[in-house]
Amino acid sequence: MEKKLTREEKATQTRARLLKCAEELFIDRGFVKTTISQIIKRAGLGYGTAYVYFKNKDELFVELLDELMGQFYDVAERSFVPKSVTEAAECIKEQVGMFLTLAQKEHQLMRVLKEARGASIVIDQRWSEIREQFIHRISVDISYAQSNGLASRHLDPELIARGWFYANEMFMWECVTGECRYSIAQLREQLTDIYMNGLYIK
Amino acid sequence: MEKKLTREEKATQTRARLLKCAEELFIDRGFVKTTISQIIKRAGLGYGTAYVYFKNKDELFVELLDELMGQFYDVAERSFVPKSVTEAAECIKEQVGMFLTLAQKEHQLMRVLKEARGASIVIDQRWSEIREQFIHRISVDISYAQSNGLASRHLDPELIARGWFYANEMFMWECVTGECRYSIAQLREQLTDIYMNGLYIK
DNA sequence: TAACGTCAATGACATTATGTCAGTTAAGAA
DNA sequence: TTCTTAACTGACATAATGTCATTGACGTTA
Repeated sequence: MEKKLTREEKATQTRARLLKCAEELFIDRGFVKTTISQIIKRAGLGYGTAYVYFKNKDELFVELLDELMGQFYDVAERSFVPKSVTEAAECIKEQVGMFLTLAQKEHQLMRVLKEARGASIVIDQRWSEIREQFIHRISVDISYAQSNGLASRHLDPELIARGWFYANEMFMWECVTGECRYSIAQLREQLTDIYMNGLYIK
Repeated sequence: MEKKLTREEKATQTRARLLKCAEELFIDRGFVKTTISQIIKRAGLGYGTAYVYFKNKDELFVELLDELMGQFYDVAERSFVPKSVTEAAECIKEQVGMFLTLAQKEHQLMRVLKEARGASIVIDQRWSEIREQFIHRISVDISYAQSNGLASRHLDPELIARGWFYANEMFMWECVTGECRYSIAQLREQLTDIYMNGLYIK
């Protein structure tokens, strides 16, 4: 049963096939070791075809990531309107958990992203956008907590948000690569605890 | 006045010349854009010569970094035996300040390192060694503070040390690339503050 | 001091990848 | 049916890497 495809449909299909094959190869050989030629070969197309759809390997990967990025944006955008410190702790724990869990769920592509970020400025910038989104969001949350008398006023919201996100992000990369010796639950509890209460005793 | 150089002296000189030229090129073109050929050309040597001394560009850069790394190890190794929470805060502030200042002082090579870490697994691992050194050291310090009743006992020293270092490290990279909108003093005060006391009010 | 083994240095070469472009094929409009 | 044009192709120019057989000077030793 052969389908008659329009020219446009065929083009879309070709593009999709390239993306699919690229993803498979990226996941099992990594970003750097995967070559455009390999992707083309797996897709069963002529050499030049990949360049019809993508400027280069970086742009191809960025395309592949855009979907994934969307999921992260969703986590970043969750509402935060705690009425008490306890409630704030709950919200924060939940956010940390969701962030780490999402990364874990998508660990294959995330691992590629980690590698690709180093190899490509374009991809690195893409990740920075996500990060800034998170930091901005956290920073707004801190300001909210401060103006409601829940958090210390002398701390700079943006600076603290940044530091907080950085710690979370780095643990996230550890989780993704499987180097992390801690469980997500453990990370969530301990990180939130020190963020809320500090390490030292007053 | 011509010096008569032994074969060995000449070799040492050649090696040093390669390193010097590589450093210059790395600093002004970055790690990826600098090629072995360019390094050789600047050193005024024949193409194969670089391969006599270094396996490849990565190994060459690692060599270049070893000295720099030493300085970081020195900061990591500073003693920490506070008798009070206040004294602990002082020690920690000093360490943060030294770490950021050192990175700042060496920002040119550090910037190259940041880029090179992405491009080379060998270099990335080298940096990880430094990081683990710091984390281990901080972790020992936390344990010390805990057993002296200065710090909360329910927090895992290694996990917290890791999170704390990660936040510092990321700000350090920002400083190095000049993206950081905060001064070292500001970072030192605010980061130490939240680390010691937490963000929320009890 | 002459002979010779060793080692620093060399550069041509094989290899591997990238991105371009002029040309081919075939869909679908006229 | 004819013709335009989008999709696709693969040979080519380019650029970088790492290898290796060769060269020639140093310095040891007899």
